[in-house]
Amino acid sequence: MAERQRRKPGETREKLMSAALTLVGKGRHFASLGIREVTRQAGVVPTSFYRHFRNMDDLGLQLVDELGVVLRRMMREAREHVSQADKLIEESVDIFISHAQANRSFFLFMAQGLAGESRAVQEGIRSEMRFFASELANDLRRLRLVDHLSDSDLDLTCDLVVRSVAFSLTDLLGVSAGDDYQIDQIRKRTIRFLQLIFVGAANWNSVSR
Amino acid sequence: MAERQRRKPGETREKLMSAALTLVGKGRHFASLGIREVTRQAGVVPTSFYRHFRNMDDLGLQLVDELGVVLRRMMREAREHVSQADKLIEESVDIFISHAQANRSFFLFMAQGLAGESRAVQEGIRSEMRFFASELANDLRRLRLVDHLSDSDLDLTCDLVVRSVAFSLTDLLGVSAGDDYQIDQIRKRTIRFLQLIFVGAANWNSVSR
DNA sequence: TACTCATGTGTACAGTTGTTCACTAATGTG
DNA sequence: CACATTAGTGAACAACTGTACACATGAGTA
Repeated sequence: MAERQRRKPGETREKLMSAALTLVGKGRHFASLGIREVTRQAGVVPTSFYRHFRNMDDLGLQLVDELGVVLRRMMREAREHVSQADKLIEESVDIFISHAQANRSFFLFMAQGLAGESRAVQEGIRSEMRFFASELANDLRRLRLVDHLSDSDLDLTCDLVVRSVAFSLTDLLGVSAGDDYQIDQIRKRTIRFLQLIFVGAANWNSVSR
Repeated sequence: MAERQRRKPGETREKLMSAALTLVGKGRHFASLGIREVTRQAGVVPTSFYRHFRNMDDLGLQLVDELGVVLRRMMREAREHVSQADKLIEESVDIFISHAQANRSFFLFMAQGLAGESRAVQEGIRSEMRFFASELANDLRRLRLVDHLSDSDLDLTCDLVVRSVAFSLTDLLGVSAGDDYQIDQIRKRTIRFLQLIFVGAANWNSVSR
């Protein structure tokens, strides 16, 4: 059969990927991880690594793909939970924060990768963020909350929103997971950032165009 | 004499710091640099490293201090060049872009350090950004452009501005230094981000409070 | 059943790493 | 001048690195 692909899920492959994530979660930077280190953490012999990845950059790229899945799951949940429009920002930020904590290592990897060593990983993460922003734009259009904005101005706004949230992510990952006070501070600040941006968007045409 | 400190500038010390920056400029991630690698690049024997730094984190911390100097220089130039208020954003973004290119390695180091391995370096860079934001707030107050905003709302606005510019920095560092078209795209987008934020700030009280 | 092939193992090797130690050259101080 | 301190050197070491190779295994196919 020409159409063969992996029958068995490839257990080791996922052990290796989550081993890398575990090390990142422990405070290591992805760029400083070595093949032996990752295989050791995975409880696998070093040579096994090459059965699944060419090198660490390759592993990083495949982690980006999984990151995409995590982000999409988050978007879906946010869409389902949107009850009334006036609480949209608060609820979305809450969902974001809870996902960021549930997938701490993943988001750490994402934050590191933005300025990481591998150009390909960098571009991958950037592309996930662009996708996220364009989905956000779609949703806002559908909810008819931004009828006065042109497509390109809506894009601009959503891009800025995503960037701001991504930056808050670095704040969030910097505090320990149990520090509820600090987390709430970040939550409030992020919400105010987004409110500020949307006030700007609401008054965009009347002032600047 | 108790008050002795370094008489000779410590040439090697700066060779080591700029060697690390050079490697970062070549695409390496700071977290993946080793002592031997840096000393090799500096043209110095490995043992010399320990005369000036305890470890790579220590070197990173001292780089953050120098980064502060670079940022302050940039702020000073921005303040001197502010001609008329209506071009304030454009001119500031231009100065930012030219400094980012003149000190490419420094800003790469900054972008990396935000999600870096060393908590201390991370906190150092964050603190530089906070300082930058508070200086910006001072300037805006002095120019009487934001009289309607409370101190804390002005803080919020300036923080968001600095974060947005910092994110644009990662865009900027991602394109090759000679790609004028892409650089201009980033320039325009950054300017529009800031305009959007300031429109938000201008209408902040009337809408939300 | 016999075969193939993806997956995982163990051994091996040359190159690199961080760090130590004892040594030298220069420098400013008493 | 003699002296103490600092900055830089070179050799050495054990630990670790990435990668190559030959081999074992077990499952799917013919």
